[in-house]
Amino acid sequence: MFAANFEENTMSEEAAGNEYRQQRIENMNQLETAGFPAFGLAFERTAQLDELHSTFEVGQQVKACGRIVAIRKMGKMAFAHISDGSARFQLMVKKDMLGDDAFAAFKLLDLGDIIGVAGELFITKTEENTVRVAEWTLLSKALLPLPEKFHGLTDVETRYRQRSLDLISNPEVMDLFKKRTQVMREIRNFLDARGYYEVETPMLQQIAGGAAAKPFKAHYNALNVDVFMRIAPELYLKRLIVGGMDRVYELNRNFRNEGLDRTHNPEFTCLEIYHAYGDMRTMQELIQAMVTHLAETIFGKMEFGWMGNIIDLKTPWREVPYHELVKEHLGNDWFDKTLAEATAKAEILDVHIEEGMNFKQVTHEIYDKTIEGTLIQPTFITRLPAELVPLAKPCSDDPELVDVFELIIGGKEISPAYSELNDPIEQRKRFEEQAAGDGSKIDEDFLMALEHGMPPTGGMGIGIDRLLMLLTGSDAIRDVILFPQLKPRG
RNA sequence: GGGCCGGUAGCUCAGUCGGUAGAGCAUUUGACUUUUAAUCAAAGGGUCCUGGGUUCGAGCCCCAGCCGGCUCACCA
Repeated sequence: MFAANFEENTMSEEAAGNEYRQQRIENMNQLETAGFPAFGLAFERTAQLDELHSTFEVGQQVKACGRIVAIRKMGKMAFAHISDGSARFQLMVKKDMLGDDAFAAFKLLDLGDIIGVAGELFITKTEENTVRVAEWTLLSKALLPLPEKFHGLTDVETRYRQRSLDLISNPEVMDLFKKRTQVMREIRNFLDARGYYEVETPMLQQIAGGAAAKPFKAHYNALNVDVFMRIAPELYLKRLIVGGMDRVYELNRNFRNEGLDRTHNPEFTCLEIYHAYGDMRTMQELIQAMVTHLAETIFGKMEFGWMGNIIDLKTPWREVPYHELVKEHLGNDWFDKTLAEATAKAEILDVHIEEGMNFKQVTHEIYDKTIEGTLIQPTFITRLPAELVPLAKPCSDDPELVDVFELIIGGKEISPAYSELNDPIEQRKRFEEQAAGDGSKIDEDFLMALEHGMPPTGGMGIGIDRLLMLLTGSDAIRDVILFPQLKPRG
């Protein structure tokens, strides 16, 4: 009855035309008639299936549940495998144990249905852990078929658009996302144990500061103001440093209104850490300790294959000042060259140079296009030209350089860290240059906080999605984000 | 945004020179009490991404578009 109404009122014409769905609704109706309601209640299981395997004992009475992912029906018996996302487990169902009706009903089950069973554990003659089913109950009827059991779901687009199916049919995808959860938890454990406080700062900001990126815009009706999704939490976390929260971090989403590609998703997870009375060195030690900790405790290894390279995370990681690195690749006399000579070299290297670039810009362009990508093993680039990094503190021995690092792994930028600028007058000057005359873009509240005095501070941002790509050997950011951004289907 | 590749049954994929739309799994029916990509026999199942065009005839050729992948550029 229920199913009939459902069919008439709710089913789209497209879905109604699906032979598989029709058949499953028919099976559902028959099951309900036979006393097996299609959508059961909570089921108290002895254990999840992985635990059932690890604590397996012949003769033990258990209750288990999961989705039917394979079924082999025979005349008077059947085998099935159920899966609950932790493991698969085999069931054996025999007519003489269940009785005619319950056995006949069992044969109406389809792949994808979710059931609960009670029975005794035993080992088949092919030596597989199995539940000999004494009773079963239907917990949820699947109206649509699952992807094929052998090849699974491989179509990349469908995998991203229907992640549920991807998780059901690709155990390695499930494993990867469980690893992601472990990494997030272990980052928190690691930082908490070192006295860092996790905080939450605004996602909706009236001025989107802390980075140079285009924000997403929204409107807040109650205040009748436009707001922005944050592009970085930096300016709020520094306020907390001013306020005396000496060690803080935030592990959460940033939003940037930019293009999509293999390493960019418009919302991405970022870890930002600030450490009062520290500097870039504090962060350098912290990130090495943290990343190797994650590698050891969660992945149990220090070498990771990523984008065709083997990356060795053993510390200490190489550190090289920017100027030394440039000289290594372009010659010891590079910084004695003229702009014309540098531009000529760029042309030889096939690096495009815009009209009007100065020597430092040309050098950086060459660095960006031809040097950064060659840094496969973890490398800290330090002492960058001040022009490139407007929000960092100058090096004490050279005001032309700033006291920062950029961590490069696998040729990709994983993390920048600064000895943070805490001079409010200098900070205002740089904001004004950045805002280019638009005073509404200057975060006056932040500047005021700085004027109350911020201790010298080390700060760092880590792109967690990219770190996860490295740790899981993924070539695309979409493979480490459960629901990556996609265009609406046409 | 440019270039290249792809979109065919629920899933994974073939499809020749432009000539009735194919396979495996899945589904249905039957057989089957230790199977595990169960097996055996039979059957049903298609908006060939969308819209135009060429042609007697288009899954295939042409044009435009949509979605995806790779890549280059841009952005950071």
